[in-house]
Amino acid sequence: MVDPEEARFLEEYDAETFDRPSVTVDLVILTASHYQLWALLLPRDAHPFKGAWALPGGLIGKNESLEEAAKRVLNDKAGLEGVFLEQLYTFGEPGRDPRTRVITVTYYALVDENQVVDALALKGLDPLVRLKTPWKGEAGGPVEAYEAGRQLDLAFDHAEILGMAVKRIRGKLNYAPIGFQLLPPTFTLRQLQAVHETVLGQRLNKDSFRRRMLSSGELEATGEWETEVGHRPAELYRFKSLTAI
Amino acid sequence: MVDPEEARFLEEYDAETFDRPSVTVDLVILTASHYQLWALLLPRDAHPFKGAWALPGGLIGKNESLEEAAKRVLNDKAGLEGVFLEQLYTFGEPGRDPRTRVITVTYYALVDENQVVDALALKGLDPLVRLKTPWKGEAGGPVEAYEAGRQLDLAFDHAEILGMAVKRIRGKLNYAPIGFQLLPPTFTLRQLQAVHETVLGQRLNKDSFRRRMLSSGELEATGEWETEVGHRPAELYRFKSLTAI
DNA sequence: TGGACTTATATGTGTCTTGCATATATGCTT
DNA sequence: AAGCATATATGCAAGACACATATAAGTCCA
Repeated sequence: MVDPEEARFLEEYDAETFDRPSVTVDLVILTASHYQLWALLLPRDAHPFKGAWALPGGLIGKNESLEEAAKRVLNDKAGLEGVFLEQLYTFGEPGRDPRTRVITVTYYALVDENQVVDALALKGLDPLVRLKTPWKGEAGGPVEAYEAGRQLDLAFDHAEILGMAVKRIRGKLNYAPIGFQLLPPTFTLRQLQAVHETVLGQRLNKDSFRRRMLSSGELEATGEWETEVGHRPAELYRFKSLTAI
Repeated sequence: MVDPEEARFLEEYDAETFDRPSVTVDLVILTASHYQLWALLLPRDAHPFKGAWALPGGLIGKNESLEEAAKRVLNDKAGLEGVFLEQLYTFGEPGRDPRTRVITVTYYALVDENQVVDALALKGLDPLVRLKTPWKGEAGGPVEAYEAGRQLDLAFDHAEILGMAVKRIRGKLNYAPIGFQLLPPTFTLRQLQAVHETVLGQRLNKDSFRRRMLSSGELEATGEWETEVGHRPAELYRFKSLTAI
């Protein structure tokens, strides 16, 4: 089932032009909302994988560190700055890009939903894409992406990369305070629990979660309460490490 | 304190020869013995960092996956096969190699001491180098290397890479059964505890460790006991996952 | 040869964490 | 004003864990 147009494109591409691999960064920009994980994917308008969806990425500049390249892509492609960003994994199967050898150093970013939606709207970008993880726990494997109920074709090995990001954040949530990276600066314990449940893909005991978070020493009460919620308002908290740094 | 010979070498090196970065793999080959961590380091006999010690590594082949390249280096440089090997992190600061832009994808291997000592002896290589971790827990940072009591100069950013490997294995030991990778196929609970204490850099409670390991379901009694140990012999165990796979 | 020594293995106990249940508080809605 | 939904607080039992004690089983040495 080879698209003839794509076949012609590949023929004309001189794979021997370069001896060394190209090195890129690709970004998994994640947020949590409505008990779903979402990522930024961009439709490809050129071969290969024309019409499929791909992670934002780009070549690494000549005098640019890997992290600087990731931050540049984050800003250029998504309009985001100052968010959690960490190296994920490096993918380099020889055939992962049909044009030439491309090794990609992937990073993942965690963003508050409101922040990323505003930033994308400013750039006139498509909305985020819903992720579905067809495996439990930290088993790992590719992830599926949906928009408006339809499953999307993912370019290159980007389904694997998305899967690695979900696996990493699931593992990390159990020992590092990163859930708040997906929330606004102040939030209720209920919101934080929803984020954890979304990331882990399972329900958590409310009281245990509450006690565990409060006794961790990572949270700080703001003395303010949410309003207009149709029920008793909960106190707003912030993460201490945010203000301590 | 620039070595004039090295300065001349760098002048003559044409950094503009290539537009794309070189991509290499570098390996941290770790073992545990005598309550110390040890790694394989090779003395450099050419500039840059002539006389300093470096991790075994090499360029990634044109049609070779990253993991294949790591396995090739593991075999060529250390004579090792079939050991635990996992991607660690990718380092790519623009100035990390003074010759040209080099991005290195690092892997770490965990090996039984006897196996690696035998393999190195066959290749006529220097013995392993003792590591000293000047930080606690999973704080992270560079690691120091010693041979015969003298601290070694480490080439490039290899002290950082070693530090990342120790940090990774310390974290991983708490939730994944990887301690046995540093032991022979059968071992006593005492040996396993010594490995854990070596990696973590702290003493552990004997009874708790024992019960935790036995109730984890990962261990299997062999029905054999150690001999000639000068005290009551302990039963030998093996890891189930080794035989189940 | 037998007792001291060293380590393995088994059992008990108090503390802390965690899941589950109950009770009360509070703001919004009707 | 009553009902509702959720927040917050407290109690309790089961399990995990550190620490302590007791017994077992080899080696070493007088």
